[in-house]
Amino acid sequence: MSKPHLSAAIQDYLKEIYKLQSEGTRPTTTAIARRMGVAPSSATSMLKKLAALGLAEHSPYRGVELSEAGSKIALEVIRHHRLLEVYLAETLKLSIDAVHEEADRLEHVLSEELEARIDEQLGYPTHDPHGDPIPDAGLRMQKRRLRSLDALQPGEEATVERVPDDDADLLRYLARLRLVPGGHVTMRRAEPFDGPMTVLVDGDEHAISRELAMQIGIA
Amino acid sequence: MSKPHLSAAIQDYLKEIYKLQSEGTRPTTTAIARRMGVAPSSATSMLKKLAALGLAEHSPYRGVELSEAGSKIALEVIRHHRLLEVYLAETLKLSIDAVHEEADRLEHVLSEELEARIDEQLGYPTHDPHGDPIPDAGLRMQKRRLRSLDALQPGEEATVERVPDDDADLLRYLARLRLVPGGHVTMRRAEPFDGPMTVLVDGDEHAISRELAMQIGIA
DNA sequence: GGTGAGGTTTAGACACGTCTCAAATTCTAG
DNA sequence: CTAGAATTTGAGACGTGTCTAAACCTCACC
Ligand SMILES: [Mn+2]
Ligand SMILES: [Mn+2]
Ligand SMILES: [Mn+2]
Ligand SMILES: [Mn+2]
Repeated sequence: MSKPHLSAAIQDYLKEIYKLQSEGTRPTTTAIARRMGVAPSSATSMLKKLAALGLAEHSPYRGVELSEAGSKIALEVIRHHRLLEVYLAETLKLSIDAVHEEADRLEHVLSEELEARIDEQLGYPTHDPHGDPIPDAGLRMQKRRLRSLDALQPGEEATVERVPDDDADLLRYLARLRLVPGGHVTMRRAEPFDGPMTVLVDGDEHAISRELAMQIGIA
Repeated sequence: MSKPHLSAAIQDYLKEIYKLQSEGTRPTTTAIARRMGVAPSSATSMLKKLAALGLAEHSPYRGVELSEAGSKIALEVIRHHRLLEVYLAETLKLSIDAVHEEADRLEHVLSEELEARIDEQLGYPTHDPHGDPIPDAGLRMQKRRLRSLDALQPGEEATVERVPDDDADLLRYLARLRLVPGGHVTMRRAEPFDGPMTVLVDGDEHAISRELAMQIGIA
């Protein structure tokens, strides 16, 4: 029982299905296709392949669920991705908006040997630059329940713990506001009727949409 | 005129053809196929594709030659590969026998941004761990004419400058003898009839075949 | 409980890179 | 100069992952 080489495509599907699952979103064919940037029929083909490989269970028209084996591979890919993000940010000083795209390609060609070296050199980090947890060498991932910024009451303070990771433009914007993990934020005002929120970061006031505030994790 | 994305396969073919050319070996279909580890007919298919893309000129049954565009891409891939080898050896302490295989995969997913960071962080290295030259940012590669170890006369001393890069077992063996770039070697004896040669490295005598000695570059 | 809308799968096609086997060409000796 | 050997190419197939268009389920609503 040797492993039949899992293509980058398979790894990416498994990763996205896993992430959808852990976000609490049901990994429907459509949701998977949207995440992968492919047509729904392409996702169906892949779901059938994943099932054939024993990496997922697929009940046609009903849904898909990763098997133990499938989850394990998803976690390995996620570990690669997030470790690489930390590495690129820390060691090679890539900006927070650049690391995701880079890691998306590197994650598939990182050997276990190199993974271990990087992990060690970084001191076994637990979170990537966007604040997402990194599965450890045993593939255990610590989940944390974060409040989101929009839940902050006027006058309340908090530390930014997590930001969305895959929109480079948005990340550049957030970085400019210093609304990134480690940043200290104070809620000033929340306009009624789901209006924008005004926050204080490093002495500067910024108005952001409630939509965006909901995507920012704090503690 | 956007570039139509060059697959890893295309990049590898161009690289190997380029290396064959600069080694003075005529890049025949068979030689290319052997280097790439594919059937000769597969190489033919790719040669036709390279020609169609304007990356090479292919005269059926006669031979192939890289175009300007093709050479440029080959040099970019070679630059990626060799820079990565230095990086992996220096920064992540990978052994000289491990870097080649790792770089062979990473070379295709290294962004220009990351390439530049790595180059800078390493202080713009000119040679990889095996002693092969690294094309600079302008893709100029400094060639050097090295003597090979088998040309050394008994009693003569030299510094090892280059070793073969793609045979991990051989490299482990050479590393054990300290017969790697930077090593200091003295020729002791050369047995007649193309027999083995005895060399002194760091106080230890070793007998190696003339075949192997021919593959080691010195200065 | 039927029906339509929306989500999902199938069918058929294509690009890519590989293979095997057969045919074509070139090279090499005699 | 020519026959056999070696090299190279062509034909047809396959696996992978994608697409579009069409058929198919499901579920919610009337
Ligand atoms: Mn990411
Ligand atoms: Mn990826
Ligand atoms: Mn190499
Ligand atoms: Mn390669």
